[in-house]
Amino acid sequence: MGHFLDLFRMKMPVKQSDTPILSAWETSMIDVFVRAAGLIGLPRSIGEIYGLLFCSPKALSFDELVERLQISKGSVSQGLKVLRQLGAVKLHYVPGSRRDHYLPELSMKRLVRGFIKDQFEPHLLSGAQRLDNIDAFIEEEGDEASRAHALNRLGTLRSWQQRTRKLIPIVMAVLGGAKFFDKEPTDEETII
Amino acid sequence: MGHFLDLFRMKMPVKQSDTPILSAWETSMIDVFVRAAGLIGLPRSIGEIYGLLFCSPKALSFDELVERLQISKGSVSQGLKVLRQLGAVKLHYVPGSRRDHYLPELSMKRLVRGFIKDQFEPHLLSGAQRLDNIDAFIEEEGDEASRAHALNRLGTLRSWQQRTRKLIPIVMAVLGGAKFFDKEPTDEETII
DNA sequence: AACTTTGTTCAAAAAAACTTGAACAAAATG
DNA sequence: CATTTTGTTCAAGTTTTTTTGAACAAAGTT
Repeated sequence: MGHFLDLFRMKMPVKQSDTPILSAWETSMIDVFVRAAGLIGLPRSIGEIYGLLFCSPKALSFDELVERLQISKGSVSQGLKVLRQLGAVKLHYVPGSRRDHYLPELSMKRLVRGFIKDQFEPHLLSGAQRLDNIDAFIEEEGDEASRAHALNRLGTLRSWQQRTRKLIPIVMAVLGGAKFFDKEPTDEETII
Repeated sequence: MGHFLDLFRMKMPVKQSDTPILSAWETSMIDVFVRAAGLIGLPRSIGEIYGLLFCSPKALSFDELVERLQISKGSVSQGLKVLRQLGAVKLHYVPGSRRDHYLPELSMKRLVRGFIKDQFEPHLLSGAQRLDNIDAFIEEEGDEASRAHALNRLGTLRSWQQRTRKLIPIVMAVLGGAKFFDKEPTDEETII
């Protein structure tokens, strides 16, 4: 059993600003985002940051994120960088404050689009190039039979790529009713 | 400059069976799969194993995978376990051999279904449970305004979950023309 | 039954990914 | 212009994930 003075040694978030620590519901909602982040290959810290913004009724500053999540400035800085790049958070100007404040993107469609554009499309693009290179290598193959087989498999791969491409606009359409490219964000509604 | 006897120390794949090493096109095609594996959060070795099977004109045995990919038995064993579980490879009986032989699943639709069933659905399921827990926590929230806001966000999250659920059958349909659940694999055609 | 072949398991080693914090840059303030 | 505030960068530390290989189990052979 622990000594009662252990209270003083306990590593426990210390209230420093006017928006301290996390409530139970916030903690578990953030947990949901941490898991979701893991699922799509993003680090925990990014899930935490987006999660806290998602919970918050108002835009949060860099410092508030550091304080309430109890993670380093470095993590927050890098995390926000990625989230900005994904379009998952937006800078929000707060009058009378020099600090950057952030709001979460709440439209699932835009979140998905950001993710696809940033993490998927590049691979699809470079992928197409790679398949062409393979095509060239196959020509160097010795006997006819293996060349034929190799080309066959390459064809399969190309069809997979193509189908993935075609899938994306469909997913976007189901998610929100507009086409994938060249759509400027509709401005503030409670479109989720 | 290296001593010429270094040749004897060089770690270099040694031909031991009748199907040695990898050709140029195989190497780069395997590379494509290694990248794809990374994209969906699977380790390199799994990409390599599936990739080599995908390249091969015939079923390959455990040993052939170890030899040609130059990776450990442990990696191959664990990798095949995961691939089997995903339905990405199938055991293939070869008369006159005691060894297990494997063939790759070549239907994109089945590959995607396996991945979703194994890696996504579980999270969606447990996710629903988690949201209900959050609901309970929110009730403990002090003031009315924050409770309202919290419930609002929870609602958003629920709608995201639901939309994800609805998306899956649509994706499967686009990929192959049949519904997601309760569909027995159509037997051998060259359906890709 | 002893031996061989085939494949799995799991603890330890290696590699990769993530986080931290101190040094730094940029811009606002006095 | 010196100082403070705010945020970024990056090398080093930490944690997590992946790979390895030796020991083991299961099943087939002689």
